[in-house]
Amino acid sequence: MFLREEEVRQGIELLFFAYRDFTAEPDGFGRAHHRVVHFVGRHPHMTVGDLLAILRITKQSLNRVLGQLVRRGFIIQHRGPEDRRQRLLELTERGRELERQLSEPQRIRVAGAYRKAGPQAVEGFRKVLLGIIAGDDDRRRFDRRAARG
Amino acid sequence: MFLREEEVRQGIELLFFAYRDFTAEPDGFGRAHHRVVHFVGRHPHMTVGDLLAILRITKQSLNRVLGQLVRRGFIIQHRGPEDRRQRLLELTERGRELERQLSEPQRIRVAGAYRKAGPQAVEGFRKVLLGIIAGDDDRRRFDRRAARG
DNA sequence: CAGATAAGTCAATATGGCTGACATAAAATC
DNA sequence: GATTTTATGTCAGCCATATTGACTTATCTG
Repeated sequence: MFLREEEVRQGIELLFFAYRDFTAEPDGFGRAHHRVVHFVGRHPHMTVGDLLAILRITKQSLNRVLGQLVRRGFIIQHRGPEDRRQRLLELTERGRELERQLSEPQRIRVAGAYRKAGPQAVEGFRKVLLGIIAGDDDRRRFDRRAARG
Repeated sequence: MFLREEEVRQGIELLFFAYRDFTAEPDGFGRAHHRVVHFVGRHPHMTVGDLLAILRITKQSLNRVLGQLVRRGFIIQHRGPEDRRQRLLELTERGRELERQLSEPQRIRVAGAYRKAGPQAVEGFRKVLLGIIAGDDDRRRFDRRAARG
């Protein structure tokens, strides 16, 4: 049994510490707002349902956060042209600024870690994290795309 | 600039999805209880202060959770032999059972990902996560120890 | 048209954090 | 030995993020 339990437990702790430091928030908005702005930024015109599926929270939880972002002018919603029940989400210019500001510390932190570790380590990091992700659909988001999916 | 922003943003998303799936909780106790039981299990006789430093929460937050675990017989406290102000923490037999039960899904998930990805990928995973962790003291927890530190 | 679906809303509740103020015991220092 | 600092605990109130359940509205689909 090459996979000693200790090694696995260390991996679990690594995830805990890395995520803890990685999500140390700047002021203003919270983590929930950050996540919404992040995913809307990466998938312009996504529906509310798409966002719910990604975040795995209830629409009641999302609505507080999303409502605030819409009312304060960071996100705009427009009706789906195909299906008019849908509300397609998009960042405004202010929203894009907010996204940059919120994600900057994370980008710096991850970029630094990537640089120090080198491309081969990054490849391993990706492989392991992909293995931890549960759903095929979520994993497919990372199918060697160079641009956004 | 070899580190394209897209690559870094993918890394950030990978962390989000992996952590989201990784912390899908079984019933009974919450994440906070799990974390306490995990760290006390790995560092028997640690002080309350040590635990606070690891979790980076306030003692008021910790005390609700820790108090429940102590009252329900999962953790015992005893006075520090050197410094009698300290309360050294230890899992009881029930506590060890609880820890096993709570961590099992995580261990299975991480072990599976490690196995699929292979030892070299695991090495890269460790390197990158260590780079993301902010403090030297926290990183030192992973100094190539085979056993607990 | 009937039923299903996408989204929004109201209300109540749980969890896990926070600040501030204060208490106690023990250690460390002057 | 008196004073100060430290480790821990506790009370009280607050905030953010999530939940379940019930219900509405608009729209799409069979």
